[in-house]
Amino acid sequence: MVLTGGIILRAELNSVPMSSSFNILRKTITRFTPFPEEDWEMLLSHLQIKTLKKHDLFAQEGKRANEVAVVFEGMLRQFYLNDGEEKTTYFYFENHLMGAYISCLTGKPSDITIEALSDCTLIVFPYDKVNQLFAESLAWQKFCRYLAEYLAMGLEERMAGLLMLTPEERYRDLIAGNKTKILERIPQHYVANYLGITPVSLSRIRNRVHKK
Amino acid sequence: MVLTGGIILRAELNSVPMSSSFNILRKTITRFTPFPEEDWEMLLSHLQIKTLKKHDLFAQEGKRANEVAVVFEGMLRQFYLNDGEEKTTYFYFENHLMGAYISCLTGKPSDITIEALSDCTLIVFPYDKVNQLFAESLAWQKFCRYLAEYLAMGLEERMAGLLMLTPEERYRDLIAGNKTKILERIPQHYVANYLGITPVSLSRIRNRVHKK
DNA sequence: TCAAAACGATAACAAAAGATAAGAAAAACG
DNA sequence: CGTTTTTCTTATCTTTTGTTATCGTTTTGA
Repeated sequence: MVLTGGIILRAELNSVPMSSSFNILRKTITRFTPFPEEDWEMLLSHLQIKTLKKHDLFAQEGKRANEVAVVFEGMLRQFYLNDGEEKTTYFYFENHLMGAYISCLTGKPSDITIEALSDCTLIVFPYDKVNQLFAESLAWQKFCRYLAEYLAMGLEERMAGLLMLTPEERYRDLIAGNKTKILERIPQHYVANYLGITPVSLSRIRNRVHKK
Repeated sequence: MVLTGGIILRAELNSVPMSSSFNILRKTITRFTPFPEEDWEMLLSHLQIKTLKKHDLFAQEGKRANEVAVVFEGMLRQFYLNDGEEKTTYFYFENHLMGAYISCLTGKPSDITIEALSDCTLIVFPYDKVNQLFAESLAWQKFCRYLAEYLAMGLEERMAGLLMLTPEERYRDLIAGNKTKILERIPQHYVANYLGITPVSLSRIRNRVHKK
């Protein structure tokens, strides 16, 4: 199973100086679809750098979300509040497109909260403003279409995993697809939520999987 | 939990004569975004009526899919093949947009199969042809964008249910949201797959839920 | 630096789900 | 029709997960 929290925009984004990150974002968009110079200039004028401290919230349940971001540095988690309990359903890492996207789309209060798991640097833009500005831009509509389709594909794959695999299989898939050591830095009970099981159960599965 | 197999285009679609169903499709598209007359004429020329007998396949695992359809009449199920076992993950009913959409988007062989659960009448169009034809149409790009976003929202909701609810809660949600009696006509082991449990387990849950 | 909080492993028990099989009921089909 | 297949329930047994609690360890933050 793949971590489908967000859309990975480009692997090199975090390895270049911040000053050129906007251009890399541009190249990324261009890979999806041609993006005219004047459109880009307009988008650029709305991009901002935003920093979060660990535990800061990027989006909050009950509040209408309007910001969409690219994670330049750091990692975040997305969770639902269920009877006062936090249920982590997503992780966002560097180069992921990130945000309470559904709240942005619908304009309704968000069901989810997004919290920084580490200090983060983000490239942010206001969704409604930019989307209105580009309402008649073919390039922008195509770009957003591809984003949504990409997102749907990731969700579909994740859903298939939840329906068809056992928790142990999901865990094995998760660590198999985890080239980096990034998962090891995430508290295990968050990963357990992500897998749809309890922390205790994940601990047992880890015992089973890693011992032999 | 909601049956998110497809996008419900319009509730009245099946209650009008077939001859005007194309126009209802048009009104539906127009609700998402303005759709110029000439675009519509071009789309119309690619729409076809297709009928399936019960057990016929609309899409097949391993074969590249290219047709997208609106279900005019009937119902279908979508399943994965897992070690020779069929795992039903979706149902499509009247007015749903339906197809092996991911295979259409990627051009790769489909992972899923779509089978008619009853005799069906479909409004079909060839995805790649129409999509190429409308590559530069703002209306079409917007429409496809909204479709993908709608799809992603449904998938997200379903995933949240799978992660956070127990099988019994998922079953309760399913029947609570089932105004029609349509679920009762679907073989229970398909529904069990859809809920991510075994048929035997669903039978026990039904016993628990309905007895008192 | 030190106390408090968070984290992870483990144990014990209860509850639920999976696997399998058997039998009844319903549906499909010639 | 009547036979065959499919579907559903029920029972038994095993495995897994959930729940709760305990106990070191690590991390956090004042």
